[in-house]
Amino acid sequence: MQYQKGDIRSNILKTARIEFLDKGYKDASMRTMAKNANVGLSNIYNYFKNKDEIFCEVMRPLTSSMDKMLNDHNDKHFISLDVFTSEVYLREMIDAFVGLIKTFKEELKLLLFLSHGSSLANFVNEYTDRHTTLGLEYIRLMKEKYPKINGNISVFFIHTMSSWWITIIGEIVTHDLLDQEIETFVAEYIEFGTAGWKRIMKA
Amino acid sequence: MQYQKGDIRSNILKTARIEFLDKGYKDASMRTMAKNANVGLSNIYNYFKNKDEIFCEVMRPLTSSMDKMLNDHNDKHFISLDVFTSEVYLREMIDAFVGLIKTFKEELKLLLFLSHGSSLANFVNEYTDRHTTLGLEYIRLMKEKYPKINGNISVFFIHTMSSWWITIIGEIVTHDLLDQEIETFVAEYIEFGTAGWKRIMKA
Amino acid sequence: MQYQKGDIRSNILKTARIEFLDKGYKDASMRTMAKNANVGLSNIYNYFKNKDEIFCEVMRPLTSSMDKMLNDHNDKHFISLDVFTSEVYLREMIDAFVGLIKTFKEELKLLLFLSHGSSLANFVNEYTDRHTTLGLEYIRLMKEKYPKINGNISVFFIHTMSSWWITIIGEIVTHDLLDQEIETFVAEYIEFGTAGWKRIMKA
Amino acid sequence: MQYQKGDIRSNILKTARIEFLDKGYKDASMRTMAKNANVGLSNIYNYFKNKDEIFCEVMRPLTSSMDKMLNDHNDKHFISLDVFTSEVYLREMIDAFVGLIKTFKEELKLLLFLSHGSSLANFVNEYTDRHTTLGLEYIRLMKEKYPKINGNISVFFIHTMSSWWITIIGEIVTHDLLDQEIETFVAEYIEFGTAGWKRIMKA
DNA sequence: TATGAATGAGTCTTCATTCAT
DNA sequence: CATGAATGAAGACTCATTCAT
Repeated sequence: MQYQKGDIRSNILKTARIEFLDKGYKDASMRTMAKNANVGLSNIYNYFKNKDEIFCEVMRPLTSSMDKMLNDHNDKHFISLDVFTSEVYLREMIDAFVGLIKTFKEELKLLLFLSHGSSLANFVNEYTDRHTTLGLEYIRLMKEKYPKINGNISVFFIHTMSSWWITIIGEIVTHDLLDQEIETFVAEYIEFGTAGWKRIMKA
Repeated sequence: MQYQKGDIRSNILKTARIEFLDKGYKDASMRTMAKNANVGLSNIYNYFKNKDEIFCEVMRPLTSSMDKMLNDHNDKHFISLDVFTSEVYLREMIDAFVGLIKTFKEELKLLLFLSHGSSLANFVNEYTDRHTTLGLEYIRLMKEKYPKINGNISVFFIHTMSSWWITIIGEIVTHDLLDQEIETFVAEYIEFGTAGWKRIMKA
Repeated sequence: MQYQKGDIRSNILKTARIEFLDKGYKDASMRTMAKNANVGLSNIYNYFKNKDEIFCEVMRPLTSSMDKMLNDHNDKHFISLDVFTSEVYLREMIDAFVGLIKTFKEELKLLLFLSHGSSLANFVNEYTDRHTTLGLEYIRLMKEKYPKINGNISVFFIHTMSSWWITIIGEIVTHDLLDQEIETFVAEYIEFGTAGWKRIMKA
Repeated sequence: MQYQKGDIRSNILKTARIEFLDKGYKDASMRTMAKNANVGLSNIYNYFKNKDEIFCEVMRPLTSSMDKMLNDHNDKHFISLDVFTSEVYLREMIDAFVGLIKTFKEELKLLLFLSHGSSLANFVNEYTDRHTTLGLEYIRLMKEKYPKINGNISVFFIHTMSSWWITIIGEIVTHDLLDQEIETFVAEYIEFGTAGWKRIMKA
């Protein structure tokens, strides 16, 4: 009775989040959310338009951060790029991802594995596509600056590299890696990746 | 009208496959299958225990092949391994996968993206784990034979590489790649991968 | 922002009218009205007792006019009636209706086709009944004045003639007749009707 | 348990009919039907696709008869028509309607006043249109045979006459007219109508 | 006057599965 | 082997209205 508006709303979101994590978007039950939030089922619809909106709202912090990440990269990197900095490029990208993982572990599980049926079901694919576009642009600029390198890399390969990252994120959030393990992995990944990229670009 | 026993069963499987591909495991409707197979709904239960069994049966050719693939590798490779053959190792592995893709494109979509809710939902994870185990064993043997190489690679990194392959398969079946495109990609992937592996193993 | 009292009320009525026309009484949503009127849903209940009252209020101009029409006729016609003026009688009646149609086309649609569930659902029937009573009285007076005519016309027939007019109104508002078309129709109707009436009254 | 298929089906239809008559299509409750038919709610959906299908099935005898009526007329009348038989024409038409009314009184109420929301909501309008088309054709043929008559009657007037009949049917089923009253009315109607038609056609 | 919160019964429809015949 | 009937819980969502503030 004496709740303030925000309290109830965020209360719903909290229990919704748990329900979504437990069952996935499709199988999550509005009834259950209502019960756990101590709210009348119909009352939920005074706060949210529908199930999908609740889901999006739960995911908003993550999706916003991810969008922001992509845009930031856009701004930051294409100013001064250097072939020898590709390690830096990788490191930054991955650091950003690691930060994301630490903040939004559960939400990432939701996004990657449990969003089927929601309007965010395609978010990852679209994100990968945008990331791929960015990668292509990066390579184009490198080629401009260092004409000798091989810029002739198939779009699909770049795409694959983008979705690899997503896969890695999925693996990390799934396996509850410790910070130390993450660090180790990142080191290996960078070693592996820079060697691979250098070879493929004949740099 | 005069179906033989096998006819009906395989008829059910055929329409079930289409229904599963169309809607995914969870959303696929037994009623629809029955209707399209010209079979009484309850009669389906004379041929299969439940929905899940139908799904598994539809997927059996794929899952068997995948299991077989893993076992074959086990047998074949650990006899004569050579660090210089890692390219061969990759090539073989990937050829096997490419064969799989060409034969079971639709089933792979089912397995990777539409199996949620079924008992095969975890198949990919388990497969990745088994594949990871294999990879670890491979490295251990390499290290035994060539003591100078770095065998100290984190389990998680290997795991990541395994699931990358799955991701790639997913990308290929999703994007309807042409054979030529697949070939191009494989070449790039191998170049990238062997360079990466060599570096990380200090080989 | 600074609405005056009347503004809000009439604002609600305006949006309610649109909503009613769009969905009919039953399917019209209070929520939608509130939203479109930029008014809190519960606040509507400070201006109107309930949905039905809103509907009646929206329809008031029409229902008042119709009531007035009936009363006017009552006053006007029963003073000097003449069997040869029956054409005039028809003409006046129909002119009144045509005026009504031009002024309240949309409201008439509401009243005739979309009032189910509201307290006006029976308005048309009651109106027809009252109109019938009037017709009966008219005939009675005619018979008094011209004893030779046949005054023995069944109540139901008169009733039918009354509801015919309502039907015609419904047809006109439904088919968006042009003025010219209405005129043509009225001429035909009067020709048809006077011939019919004369015959049936043996006049 | 020992019901035969048809029993249950027709049982559902019977209770559905009552529920529809009681509340109209939209407000009729599937729950109530199920309860009154002693059938599990979900079981109803083994017999009918949805609420609308039940409604159509309940109405089928009526709608079929009406369709048949229209077609029959088509066949019968346009062979030998005679201007002096217009009374016969009217009489036959109306007899057909009266027969309909006696057989399907309740269904007619449903169709005319309670079908809103169902797929039969427009049946009456469409029927009127078809009937109008028929009327136009009739007049055209008359004009051919008796070139002197006035065939120049507006479509809308004919349309109005068609929908008048529907109105009359509605009035009869609403007011529970006795057979004797119907007969009286029909006689008056025919007298009125033939006079009207003759005048308007200058015949 | 105005608002946000709450209500609780209600909507139609779908589901996989079981069972007696 | 096949069928038709049945089940009962569950699905998301809407409704007009009330009430305390």
